[in-house]
Amino acid sequence: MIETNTAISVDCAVFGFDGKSLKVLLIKRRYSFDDLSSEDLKLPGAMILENETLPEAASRVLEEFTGLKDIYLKQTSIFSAPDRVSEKEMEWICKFHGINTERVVTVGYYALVKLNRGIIDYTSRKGARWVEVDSIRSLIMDHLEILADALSALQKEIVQTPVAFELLPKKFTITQLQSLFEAVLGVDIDNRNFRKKILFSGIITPTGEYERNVAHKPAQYYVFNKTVFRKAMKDRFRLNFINNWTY
Amino acid sequence: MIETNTAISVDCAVFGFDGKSLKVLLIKRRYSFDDLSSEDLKLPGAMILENETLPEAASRVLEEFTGLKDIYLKQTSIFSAPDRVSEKEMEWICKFHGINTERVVTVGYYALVKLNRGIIDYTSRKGARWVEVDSIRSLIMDHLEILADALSALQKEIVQTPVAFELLPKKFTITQLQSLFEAVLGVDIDNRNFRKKILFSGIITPTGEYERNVAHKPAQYYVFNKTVFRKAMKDRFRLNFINNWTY
DNA sequence: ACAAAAGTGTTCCTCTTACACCCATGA
DNA sequence: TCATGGGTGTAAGAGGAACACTTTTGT
Repeated sequence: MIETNTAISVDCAVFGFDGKSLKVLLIKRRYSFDDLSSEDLKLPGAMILENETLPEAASRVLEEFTGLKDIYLKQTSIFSAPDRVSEKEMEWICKFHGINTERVVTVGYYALVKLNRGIIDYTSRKGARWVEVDSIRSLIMDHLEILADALSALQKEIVQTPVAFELLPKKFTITQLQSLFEAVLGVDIDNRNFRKKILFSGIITPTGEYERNVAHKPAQYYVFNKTVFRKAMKDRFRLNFINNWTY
Repeated sequence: MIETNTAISVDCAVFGFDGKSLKVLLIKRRYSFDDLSSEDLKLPGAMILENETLPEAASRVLEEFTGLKDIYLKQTSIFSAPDRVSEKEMEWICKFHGINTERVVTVGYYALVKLNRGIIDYTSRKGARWVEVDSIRSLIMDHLEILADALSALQKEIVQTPVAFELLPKKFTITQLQSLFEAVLGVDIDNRNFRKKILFSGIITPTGEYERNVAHKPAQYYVFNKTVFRKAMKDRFRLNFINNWTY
């Protein structure tokens, strides 16, 4: 009765930030059922190959859909309910992948990318779409659950580690950084307190460059300072600039 | 080249607290090699069975070794390096489990139990030992890494959720609670500040019962108050009573 | 001139930290 | 009576929270 015929897959919630809201990369399932045609979106994923670790498999998926290597990647949970894939879907998966298995266990990952023209072009050529996370109501199988789990992990991580900077361009304004926190955490942050804390911490450095062609006072661009961040972590730095905390 | 022949196992770091230090449950590997005999300790684990989720498999392992159901259980990371199990060990595993596979991916869990006479008797009848975590220098395969990962997850969790109470008897003294935090986090905590904070929070309730037959002023027993804890979480309660924080 | 976002200080108050002595009990 | 751990208060400082107006630019 030992289970030896389990396939392992990875599914990635790839997050991006467009300056306003948090987006996630979704693709259409590549096989389709008789009647399902409208809402068959899913997270990008793949079966793991021989001699490949799970993070390697996740990286492979990410490179396939974004063209990028060295994306920030973090494992979340494992989804192992025996009935997470219906029999019908199982048939299709086996046919599609040319395998024979009774069960697929999947490992969730989240990835963070800097959204820009190049990436968006690349992903749309691949048939993938960046969808506002808040607007997603359903995905195939348990992908909505995997996404929720990934978002929850990101929320925990963003207030304790410098992952925010993985979602921003190299040069960014303080307002962009603040909007990112607000979008990810779903909270309002006081702008004066935010600037005070983030600037005093020294983890971002002003570049002297400013926005151009904006119909308001141009904002200065900053860069992330890894060295100071690591030092700040040692000195018990925390990003507690949240106004309203909800569990 | 699709990997279909991967076995999945779970390995559990079962933590217990004896009032002084943090212990973990270790067993001797049940198959042995020619020359390895001294240091062949491992975490309890098992292959997952058909129609069983990973947490179910972990619970099964825990019940086998402790006799307990409803143990606090939390998934940590997945260990998927293709070479994490040497060829030699692989042969043994296949023979031992009566399976045929080229690869074993394992999912780490940590579990928290209330150490008492009954449990200790049960586990020693099962040939398992409670070993001080700080004293462990080596385990078979990558089990030391799995243990380190579990401990790190516990350290994060204990300052943000009520898991501490899973490691203490129903009735406990404030000193026991403080020692637990000190043991898990490896820090010193100021006793007056600790009492102030923990009592003011209301998450523990005095029972009016006191220690007996101790050669000093008897300490009062307290119980954990789940209701207040949940309320406190909403009110943005944090357990920040650490003197020295190290990353 | 006006719309739109950038940028800037102060006060209040809560929470953290550091610190030392008396108490109750069993041996 | 002594050894052992239980139990208590205060003051100083740091950090968090609340809050409104001026500046710069493009249209």
